[in-house]
Amino acid sequence: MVFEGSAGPMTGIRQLAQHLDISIGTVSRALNGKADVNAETRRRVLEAAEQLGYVANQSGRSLRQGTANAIGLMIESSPEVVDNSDNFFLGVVEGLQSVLSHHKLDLVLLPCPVEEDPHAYLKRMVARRLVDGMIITATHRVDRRIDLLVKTKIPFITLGRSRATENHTWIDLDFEGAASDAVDRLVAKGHRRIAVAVPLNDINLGYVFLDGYKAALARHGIGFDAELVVRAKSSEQGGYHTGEAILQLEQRPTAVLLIYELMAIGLYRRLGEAGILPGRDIAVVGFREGPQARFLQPALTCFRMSLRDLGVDVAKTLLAGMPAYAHFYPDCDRNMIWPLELVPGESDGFDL
Amino acid sequence: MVFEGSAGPMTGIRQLAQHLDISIGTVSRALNGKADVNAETRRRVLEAAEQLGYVANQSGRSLRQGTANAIGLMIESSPEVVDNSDNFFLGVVEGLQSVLSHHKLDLVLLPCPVEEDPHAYLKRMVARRLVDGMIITATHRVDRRIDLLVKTKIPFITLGRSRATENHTWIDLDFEGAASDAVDRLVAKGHRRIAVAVPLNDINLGYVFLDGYKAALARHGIGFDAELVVRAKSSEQGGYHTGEAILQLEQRPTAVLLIYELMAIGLYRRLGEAGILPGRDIAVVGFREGPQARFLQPALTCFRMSLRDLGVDVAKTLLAGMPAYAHFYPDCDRNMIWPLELVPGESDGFDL
DNA sequence: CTGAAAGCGCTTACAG
DNA sequence: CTGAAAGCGCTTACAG
Repeated sequence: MVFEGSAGPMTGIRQLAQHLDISIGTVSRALNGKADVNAETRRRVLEAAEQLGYVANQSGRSLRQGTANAIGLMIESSPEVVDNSDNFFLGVVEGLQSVLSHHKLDLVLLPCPVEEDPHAYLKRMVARRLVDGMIITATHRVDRRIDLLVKTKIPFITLGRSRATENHTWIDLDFEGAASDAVDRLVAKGHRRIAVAVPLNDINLGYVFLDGYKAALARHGIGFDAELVVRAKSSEQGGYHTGEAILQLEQRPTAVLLIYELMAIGLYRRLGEAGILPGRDIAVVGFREGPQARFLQPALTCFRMSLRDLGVDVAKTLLAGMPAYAHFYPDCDRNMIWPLELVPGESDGFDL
Repeated sequence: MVFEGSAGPMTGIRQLAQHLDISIGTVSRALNGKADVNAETRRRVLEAAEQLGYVANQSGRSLRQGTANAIGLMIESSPEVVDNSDNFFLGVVEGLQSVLSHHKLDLVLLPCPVEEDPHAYLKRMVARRLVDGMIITATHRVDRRIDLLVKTKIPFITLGRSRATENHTWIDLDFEGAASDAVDRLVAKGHRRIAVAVPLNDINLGYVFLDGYKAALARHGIGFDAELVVRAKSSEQGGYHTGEAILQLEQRPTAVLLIYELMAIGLYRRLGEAGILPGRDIAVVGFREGPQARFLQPALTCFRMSLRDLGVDVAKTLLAGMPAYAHFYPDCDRNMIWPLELVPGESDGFDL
């Protein structure tokens, strides 16, 4: 049933046009900032839109334009992530938005349900076409999501590498450099028996970090001892477990490298229970400097980076790969290794 | 230009229908599980869709059906929230999805950029119609977003009350009960000089918590002393500041109540610096039990709740208010005060 | 500078 | 059980 001449709630651009007594085409052009609109007409349209709270229905726009005017950030709300209260991507979000907003692109976070296969979820989200580009995080060594995104031809960027780095756009933290710097620093202080915590799962950064650690040891002529690699959850609990594992080694390491910011809290706790003080009895190098770690005593030696700046570069790099926005970012590299700056604390502040 | 008979990449349902040599109407009906489709036809359609990776374009569906098949959760990525690594809503997300997925509704998180006015952002998001219902959090005492949502008639629920509770659907934690239980417990141990930390901003829960605290004091015949109310950020830093503020009082309180889970970490640190041990020299009651707090020594007395279950009820209550889904949740209350269970630790484990 | 009209991809009465 | 057709709200060539 159609209420053609009715006074009913005819919604959308048609209502606005009728109210102004002009055509919907002109309304649309005025609203979208097209040049060929009379200044006075445009003023009236913008004023009326503001007053009536009109905003174009996105489905209508998307269908016509073939774009959603939105970028998606997939997040996996795995129990582990939830437990960890990892705010990593929240910090990044702000940087992302600061860039996207210049292009009138909205950011939507797409949380993959725990019960759903991430690959199937991503496939569905992409097929629905509610975003023009995707950002995926926590990439695994072999990550089928990347193949999927390549195949569907949707512009995307991964925050994290995978084994196949040549096929797509990515930005990743310099895990290798961090491991290397940490080992260098510890070796300079006389340490040779350095434990390292790596994630339990197949996440790629674990491999990169471990490789950096091994390479640095080799550089210093120190043999690799598999016993010193502790696999643990990336959480406080994982840090606690790491402490536990270290205490049970026959020959205790004199130093520990952590891969995830919150691990330090659990590690400090477990060591404390055994009467072992970081920076006095054992050297600890944490990972990303975070608000939690700032309250650890003694102060944690860790790595500094700006989540916001990372977000900015992720957004720029993604846009540089999208035809409609590429010309704004002509000199943007497709790949980028994000530097981590070592912040000396007191947790590794002693010489052997 | 139209490529009518071309072999080009004609996308969407039309391509699928052509491939199967049936009409798009039948394809649509088969895919959407309509009853009046031949079983064999349906099988062929589903198989082909699976094989070709076809998923309906959401804009097309939305435009035709007038629904987006998605629920939005607005999150404010204020610097404070980011710093705090508050995982509160991440925990809730899982519960939300477990309900929404039954109805083929997707959850999208809508992060309001820091530079944008939350009211304007919400207005824009609602007007774009990319979600059928909204969840907003961190409600303020006077929250214009609620008026906006009421006016636009979009189904919504707030996670948190505001001053006007009668006009809308909400679920909120029992801040009053928590404050009350904590005071009762502390008074039973002999405390009469109990400090309380409340948020700096206009967030509603601060008012409710403080009211509960005052009412409980009154019940025990203890006068309210404004000096004992510490306004602090809801973060580790805020906890540290709270410790600072308490230490500077002429007459030091014998107990402290916190409103936010991470505050305890900073408070412990500041007290520790002054040689004051929670549970021995001062009583501390934290707020929500979280993974961080679990590593505090001595164990923090705090409140337990299931974020997931909260998410489940938020989703159900929202859906109960949506005509299309109301019949699934006939007995759902429009409002709900979510209980918090006190978990005794050692941080308040001493009698005066 | 403006209006009339086509068409984006889909679902759904309607006719058969 | 299936097909042909209308129309959701919008933008954009096209004509004037």
